[in-house]
Amino acid sequence: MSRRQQLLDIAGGLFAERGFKNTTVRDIADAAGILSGSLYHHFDSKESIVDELLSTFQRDLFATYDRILAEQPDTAGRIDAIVRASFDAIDQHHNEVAIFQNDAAYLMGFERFAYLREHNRRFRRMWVGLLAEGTASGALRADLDPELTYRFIRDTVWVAVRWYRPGADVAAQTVADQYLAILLQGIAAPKE
Amino acid sequence: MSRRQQLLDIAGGLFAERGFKNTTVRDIADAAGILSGSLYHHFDSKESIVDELLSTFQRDLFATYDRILAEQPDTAGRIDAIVRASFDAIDQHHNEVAIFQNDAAYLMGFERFAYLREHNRRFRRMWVGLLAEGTASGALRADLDPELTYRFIRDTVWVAVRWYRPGADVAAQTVADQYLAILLQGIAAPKE
DNA sequence: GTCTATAGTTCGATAGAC
DNA sequence: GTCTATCGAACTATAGAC
Repeated sequence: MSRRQQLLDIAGGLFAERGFKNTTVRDIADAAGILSGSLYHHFDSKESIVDELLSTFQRDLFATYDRILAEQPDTAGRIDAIVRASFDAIDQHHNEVAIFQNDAAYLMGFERFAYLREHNRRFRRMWVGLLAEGTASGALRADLDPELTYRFIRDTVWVAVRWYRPGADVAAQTVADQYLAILLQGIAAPKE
Repeated sequence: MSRRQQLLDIAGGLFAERGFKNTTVRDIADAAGILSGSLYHHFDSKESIVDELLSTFQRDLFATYDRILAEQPDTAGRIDAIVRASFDAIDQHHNEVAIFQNDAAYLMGFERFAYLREHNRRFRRMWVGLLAEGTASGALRADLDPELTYRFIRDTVWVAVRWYRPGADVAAQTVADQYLAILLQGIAAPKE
């Protein structure tokens, strides 16, 4: 792993744990065993570090979603796979998900991070589309507001990054199983 | 309203919007139309301000929960009323809920805010108890992990503070209706 | 209750030696 | 690629006048 990548990992861990604003460049340098000035040989600013972490993550995540939607033809399979891929992201890219959840609202205030808004737009469009598909086919109950249901699902999935710890006793896909069990029964059209 | 309470409201609004660490005492003073030094006539530190906001909120919230549990005898009525009271808190005490959601993890690092941990403990004990009641009576499905289900409900309810805006087009109790509709069907024992 | 003025820290970032 | 040394800005908080 390149020195640059090592430093990205170290910074990502600190940003995820304490937040972007609460992590100083001295904290990052200390954790890497160098002095703060040396960091600027690798990155031109603290913002550049978090930018590289978030933009890479956003690109990879939507590539995964696009692949799923291309492979899965039916709505139920799509919802299942998208939720599972999201929990997998919490497991495999924990730092980036945590930073996005905790600091994206703050970072979006800067022109440089305007691209993060595209993340939210795409995610919303995808889910509202999936819910519309399900309602049209009769698989999903029709008495729910699509916008509120989308927010319910979005928040439910991503907020798990607050307590889930990779490599702990509970596996990410076990959490996905349970969440899907509640969610799918909760939004399904009732059997008459 | 006392000057002290006015300043608490102004500070609460800024803390909720930008976060505790991202709000400076100058920001608060500017919003109040005074200079930053003058704030220290009313409070001895920035931490004291957020302390007063959070401790008051925590006390009132659990008084409400205790009243509900004393008045509602059956599990279904309790779950319904607790969720509705939580959405009401998001509506009526939006600043405090947002601060708790965004900054409690950071503030708990200080001895002074150790009492916030009691908030989490009591909330968990209450919900795990409610879920156990429901499972024992057969009203709730038995295949869900109580700990994961508790986290699912906790996160689902409180994270709504991120997008819900008091006084906007959607009323808090309308949101509660929809969330309860998904949640109650999702955790209910299936009709055979 | 607010102002003027400022102390004392900590922060992100830079310049140049090694 | 890291270190030494430091700048200038921003921050919380204080002291004393009005």
